[in-house]
Amino acid sequence: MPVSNPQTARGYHIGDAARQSGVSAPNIRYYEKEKLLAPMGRSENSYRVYSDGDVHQLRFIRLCRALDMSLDEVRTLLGLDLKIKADCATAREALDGHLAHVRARLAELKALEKDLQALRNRCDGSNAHCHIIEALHERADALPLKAAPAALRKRHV
Amino acid sequence: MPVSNPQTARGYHIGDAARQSGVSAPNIRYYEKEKLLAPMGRSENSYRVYSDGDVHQLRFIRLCRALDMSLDEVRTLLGLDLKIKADCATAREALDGHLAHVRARLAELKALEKDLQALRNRCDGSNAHCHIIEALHERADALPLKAAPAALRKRHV
DNA sequence: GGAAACCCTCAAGTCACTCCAAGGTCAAGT
DNA sequence: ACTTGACCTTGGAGTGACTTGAGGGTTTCC
Repeated sequence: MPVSNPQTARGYHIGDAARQSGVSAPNIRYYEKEKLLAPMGRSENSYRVYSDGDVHQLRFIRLCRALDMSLDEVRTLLGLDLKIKADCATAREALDGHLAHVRARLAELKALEKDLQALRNRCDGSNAHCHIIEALHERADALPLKAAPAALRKRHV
Repeated sequence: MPVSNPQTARGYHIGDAARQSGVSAPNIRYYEKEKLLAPMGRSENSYRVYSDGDVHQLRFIRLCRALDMSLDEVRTLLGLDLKIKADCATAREALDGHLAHVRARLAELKALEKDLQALRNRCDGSNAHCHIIEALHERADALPLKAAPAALRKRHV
């Protein structure tokens, strides 16, 4: 039930906006609080009212999140005007930076997979016995102190 | 400066344990609070005292974290006895489950990289203009509502 | 005796949300 | 007229695996 006549400018309640954008209602409120959306207009009962443009913006944010960007990166992108050359450069930089993040994480995960697979293979499946726990402890003792694990635990990507 | 004579059983302060294990001192305290380590013995000044065994356990935890396991998974592994057959099966299961996580995330990231690369390629590098922002907005409108992005945002892997 | 380098505890911040409680509003059905 | 249920509102707490900070005590070196 759109708030006003579809003939004129549309206005949706938060549930409609959620359905049309794929972003949950609490999440939409969260984005507003985090200033990824301007504060919404309200109807008389103080319900938020969304336009088609707002819904588009929500979809845009959701796309960026699906591309695993941080809200900060999305905020940057949202402030850009595609007609301005400098903004275009900013967009390129943002994407390049993000791509680098993804690739680094990808490399890490590939190494991880290999490692885990090797560990898993030490168990032959026979009921005799497997050496997984043993191997884990051996490796703990052989772990280099500085090198490898420092790079983990990135918040996104 | 080990707390007691190296000839006998060693005892380290938290800073030594941190240096030997590669786990930061606050992080060690955190692990103790989270019961991945038993509560440490204290010296007279109430400083925590660590044994070589404790340092080994810290390294073990760090290895598991480097393999991107959750603290819950690590807790499981720490409770296992490598001489017990049932525990061995548990270790296998834990590793298999974790491997599946890693592989799923890997597949996602690969798709992501392709996607981002395609987006990035829309900018030809010439100063004329690029279409990244434009493309992002176009894609936002074409985004399917249900399918793709739901699977994102996993806490680990 | 004074400064650096340790150690302690407890609390709050991080990120991107989700969930909960307590309440107001609205349309449909009995 | 009343109830049911589906909405909407706000604010606050919880998640995971930490990190950072405040505010203080101790120990060691010069």
